[in-house]
Amino acid sequence: MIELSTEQLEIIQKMSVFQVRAGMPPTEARILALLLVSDRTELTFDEIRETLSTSKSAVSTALNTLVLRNKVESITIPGDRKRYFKHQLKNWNANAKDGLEKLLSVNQLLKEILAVRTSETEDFNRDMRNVIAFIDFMQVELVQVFEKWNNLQNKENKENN
Amino acid sequence: MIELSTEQLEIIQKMSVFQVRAGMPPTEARILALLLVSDRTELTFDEIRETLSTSKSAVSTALNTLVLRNKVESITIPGDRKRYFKHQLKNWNANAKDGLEKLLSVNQLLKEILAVRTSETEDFNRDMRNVIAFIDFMQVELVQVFEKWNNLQNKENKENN
DNA sequence: AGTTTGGTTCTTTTAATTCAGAACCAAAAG
DNA sequence: CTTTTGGTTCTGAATTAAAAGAACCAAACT
Repeated sequence: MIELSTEQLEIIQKMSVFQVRAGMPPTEARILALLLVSDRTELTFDEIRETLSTSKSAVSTALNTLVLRNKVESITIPGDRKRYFKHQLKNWNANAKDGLEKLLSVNQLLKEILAVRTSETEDFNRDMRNVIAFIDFMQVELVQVFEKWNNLQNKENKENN
Repeated sequence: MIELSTEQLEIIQKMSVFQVRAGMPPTEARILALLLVSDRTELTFDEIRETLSTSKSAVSTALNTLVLRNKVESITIPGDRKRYFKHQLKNWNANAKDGLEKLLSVNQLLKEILAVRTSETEDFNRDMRNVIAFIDFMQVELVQVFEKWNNLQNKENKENN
């Protein structure tokens, strides 16, 4: 059982509300938030269960999907039977990229729609071509933004060697 | 009642599945998709209801939230009591920006968490500062990308005058 | 004034998520 | 080989979200 300050509890609350609004199931959200605020960054299954006072089944399924989605990593220490769970901060970047790309993939469908549309509605079709062009543009630009970030990181690393 | 080809029906299906996965309620998603594929771009309440064969109440609430969220505009033609509903393609850009900004607003919470974290876990905290820096970076870059797009649009408009 | 049209709002029903509790299971320990 | 540990999996049960149906209402038409 992890001891948490009032502040820590409040943040878990706020953070999980935020994530639930974004579509994440409550238990997953609370586990992620706990792993972000907890003083120890690697918690066992039972520590999580006790601290959040939920059932084993809920924790089990939530952790498994979190691991599957690369939000959490599970660590095993040799000679210790329990698994330890840790927030995958390192993957935030990549997850964000994947998420954005999924959002932008709607463009495929928009192009299909445009191909099927009557040519009678020229104004509407122009607007649609414009949306499509915008999303294509975003796709290219986002790749560049991610590259730019990676370059900045590499530079920083070199400087610190 | 709007007549739809098999192709149009299939696209409505695919598009609404896509949007529902992204968290949109089914009726809203199907209305939006219908307004994208339909040969007429402005449909009445009853045309939508009949074509999607759902209840008045479902259509009413869905349309109202879509209008509220600037996804659909409602047009009234003088001398015609019905309202006509049209997909707000023009707002796609702005809606995308709002959506992204909401996503990035998680950074506020991450900063709060970092402020409360123990200093014992230096590796973890560094990763967290890195995520925060990344989101801050994205925020700045996204604004620039949107500006760049607007500039491109303005240029094009001038050229076409 | 009465009726029809074009919806809205409230209540009920249905369906889908989410969680808990118990049974279960494999690996390790005794 | 029996027991304990560290979970997983399989039912329900409870909550929540979505849709239907019916009652309602205001504006326009007769």
